[in-house]
Amino acid sequence: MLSKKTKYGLKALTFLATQEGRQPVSIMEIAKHENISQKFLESILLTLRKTGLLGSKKGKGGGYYLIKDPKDISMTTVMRVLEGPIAMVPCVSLNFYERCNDCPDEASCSVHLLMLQVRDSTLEVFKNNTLADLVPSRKWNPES
Amino acid sequence: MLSKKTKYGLKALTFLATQEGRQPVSIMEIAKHENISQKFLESILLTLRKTGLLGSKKGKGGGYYLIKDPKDISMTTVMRVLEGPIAMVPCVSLNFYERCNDCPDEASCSVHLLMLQVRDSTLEVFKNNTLADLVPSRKWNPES
DNA sequence: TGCCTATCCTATCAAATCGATAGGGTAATA
DNA sequence: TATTACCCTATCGATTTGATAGGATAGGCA
Repeated sequence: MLSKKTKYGLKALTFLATQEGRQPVSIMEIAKHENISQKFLESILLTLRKTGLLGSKKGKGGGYYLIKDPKDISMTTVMRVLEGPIAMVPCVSLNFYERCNDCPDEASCSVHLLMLQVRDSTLEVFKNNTLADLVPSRKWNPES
Repeated sequence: MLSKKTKYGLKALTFLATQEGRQPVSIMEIAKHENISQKFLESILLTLRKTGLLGSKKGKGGGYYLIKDPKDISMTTVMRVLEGPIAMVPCVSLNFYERCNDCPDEASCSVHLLMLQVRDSTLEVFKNNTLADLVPSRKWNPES
């Protein structure tokens, strides 16, 4: 199950991607537009900034903004930052590998074999999607 | 993250698939062979039986056994029974669909769009794998 | 300078889930 | 009839999740 953290993070990023220019957007504005708890969103945006996906500006007129072009932001990166490991099992994870203590041999483990395929196919999807691909339509009516 | 329930269930099914004939295998035997908590495994096997994936026999010499041929048991079925929805978000689930209360329009939702692709690719993997495919070293069939 | 604004940061909390365990009931077999 | 092994329910500690509170800090502006 996708966590709300990831869900909200993706929505926030997408919303920022629709903004013309790189004008900072306040937490409150994003939260209202996406129907997200403001305080919860605050912590999410904070981690996105810390991992270099967002920039921020304090004080009046401040907020968050994208640092890079949406088409240069891979879903692989975003998902790893927000959701953590892409693999469903640590023993098939590329970035968060961990051995199973109950499994004597990975090579002959049925779970390992199956989850390896799932990881690869999921990774393929994330590799083929950038933030730009998630933005519905460029000429979007902001008033709807 | 894959639950241990699913992990153990898959291992148990795989183990049963390696058994010649359809002789019942006791919970204890499976638990020992796969390093699984016996009591926890018990509840898992129970749900597998209730959903028609396993048969059981009581009394001395009893245990669990596969009802169908491993190659006729699709991972799609197994995963839905053990893990639940394959989709990461209810709004893209085929069998457990549920609307998002915070999302005004699915068609223009970035999360929806991305998770739809993930669901399809994951489903593709499960469709292409039967229990027979997970059994490690039976005389392997080069095709498929 | 002094005030407003909005990010920054830490702590806390209720609810849900997970993995595991306990303990007895019931049916089948020898 | 005694033993075996599945059947079923209840509970429990630990962890995670989603959300909230409250203040610290720094930038903008008059």
